[in-house]
Amino acid sequence: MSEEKSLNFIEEIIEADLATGKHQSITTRFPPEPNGYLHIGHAKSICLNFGLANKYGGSTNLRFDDTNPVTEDTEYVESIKEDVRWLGFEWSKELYASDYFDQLYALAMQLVEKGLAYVDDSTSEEIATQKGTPTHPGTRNQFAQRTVEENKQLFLDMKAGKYPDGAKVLRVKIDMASPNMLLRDPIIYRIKHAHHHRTADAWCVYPMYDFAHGQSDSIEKITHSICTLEFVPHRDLYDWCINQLGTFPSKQYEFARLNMTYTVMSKRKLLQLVNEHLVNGWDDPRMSTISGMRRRGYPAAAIREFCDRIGVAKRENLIDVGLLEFCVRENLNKTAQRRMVVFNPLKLVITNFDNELEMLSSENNPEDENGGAREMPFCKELFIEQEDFMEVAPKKYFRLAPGQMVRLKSAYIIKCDEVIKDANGNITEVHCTYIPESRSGSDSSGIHVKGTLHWVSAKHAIQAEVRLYDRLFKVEDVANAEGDFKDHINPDSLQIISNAYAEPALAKDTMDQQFQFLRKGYFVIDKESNSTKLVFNRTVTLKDAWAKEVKKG
RNA sequence: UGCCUGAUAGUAUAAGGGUAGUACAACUGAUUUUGGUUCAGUAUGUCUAGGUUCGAAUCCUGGUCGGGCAACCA
Repeated sequence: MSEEKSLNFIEEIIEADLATGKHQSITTRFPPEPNGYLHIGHAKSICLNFGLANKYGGSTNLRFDDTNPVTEDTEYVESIKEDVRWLGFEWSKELYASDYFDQLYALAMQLVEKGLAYVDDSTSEEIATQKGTPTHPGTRNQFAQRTVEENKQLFLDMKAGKYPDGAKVLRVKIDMASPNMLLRDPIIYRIKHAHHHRTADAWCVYPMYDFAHGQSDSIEKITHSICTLEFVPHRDLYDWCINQLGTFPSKQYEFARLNMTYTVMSKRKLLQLVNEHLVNGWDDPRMSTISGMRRRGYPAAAIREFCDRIGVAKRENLIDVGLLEFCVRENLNKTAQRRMVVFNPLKLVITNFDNELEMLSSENNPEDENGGAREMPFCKELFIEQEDFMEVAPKKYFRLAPGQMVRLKSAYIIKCDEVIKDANGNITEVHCTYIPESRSGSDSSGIHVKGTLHWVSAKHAIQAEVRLYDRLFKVEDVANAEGDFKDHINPDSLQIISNAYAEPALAKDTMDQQFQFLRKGYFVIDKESNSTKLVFNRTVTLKDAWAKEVKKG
């Protein structure tokens, strides 16, 4: 055996279940409610559920927990399917809790017939007060005394639409004094005369999560029902329903949900960002949504790797977004095509270069021997980055400065001779001479320089818009920061450079291709890009040791 | 005041009575035609007080701190 990776606690449970023969194979499920877009937290759950089934030879269902018609929509169903597929997973069955409405209703009726459920006419306020508090027991009301026959008829009438919303609920009779508040006769059915995105107006009673989820698991013979920690107190009720109904004994296991620095993960907050136009839609590249990350250029494989690295445990956590960025860089470094793009141009004139044009070859990816190369036009007039030139250079500045030499990547070593300024003293051009023997690949100059700059030919460069993204929030732990989360939004999370100068090869490149703009970061073409206007999103920056040095002072 | 749950470097996550390890982050240095990549190295940790034991991150007891629980949401 090769070295074994240690198991997380769920894998241990599964291996034990398989070893004892409790289960021959496993079945998991990913059960989103279609009321919003998926985010990176869901990715953790998706990777866990599908990953477990893949690892142990089982299967995973995609089940939409669509028991609340007022919040749900097919738009979300479609986006969720797209996101799961994009992440690289295939579900064995596409299912809906709404598919089970008949069965669920019949199961609830069984509870009624066993005298374990009753129809309650109380208002929600009355029910709430009768529940007591965590330290004081609740009290049962007179409706709990109704006979089985009476309850049967009432539950039938609820389904038949005889009552308005809120008039009656079906409650399960457990224990009004239970220390677990969820066992104090929880509601399992409520009346909602609402249009459901799949069952339309067929139903006016809908099951509550606690009843529908566990029984849906049972119907699908889910062996390991994996959810997040906030459902721990629900497990007693989950088991109670299964035991009373004698349905398939699915078991619920809970892990800690993902929290990440500098972002928000709750559907409510994400929805607010979208609705209040603080971002440009669910797929805004700054969003923690899967669709946002996809648009930003995060590879699915990098997200999977991230989910793998963060682990699965039961303690609250706040993962450094830097780990996600590391996974993205690690993936892209090996795959991204290298290109040169100048964001803030400074004209550079090579005074001793008299050819009209010279084509130079530059490798597409130094990490990939078979990556090939492309040709880049080299001329007398070039653009380099403004920040790559300083008239008065500090120590350890390896870039261009009067009298200093640098290499132009894949081209020649140049020396800065003269700085040209306008009447206001602003630098307009830098004049250099090049060393003809220093050509990349056939350098016989014997000169060694410390800095290498990216560049484009002024005459041949094409224009592009470049969108630079930074973290959406200024504070690490947004959910626990003081005040409203929107107070912490980073006002500089999007910077648009509308006139960047790109090497001509980029005009021929296509959607979905990932690039590394040399010394600038990883980029991907945005969906708003077209033949007349190229638009790139910065996926992530490169690590920048020099920026760190400058910061230290 | 009750119940449930958790606690290992800065952040995560292993070690299941026997050397506290790994990754990211940080810091040094080497290599480099990307201040990228790669490589080598450094520093930093078992919440606390007792107990059991030859030996405790691990088992026991008490405490401390964090999270959750009283939606006709999921």
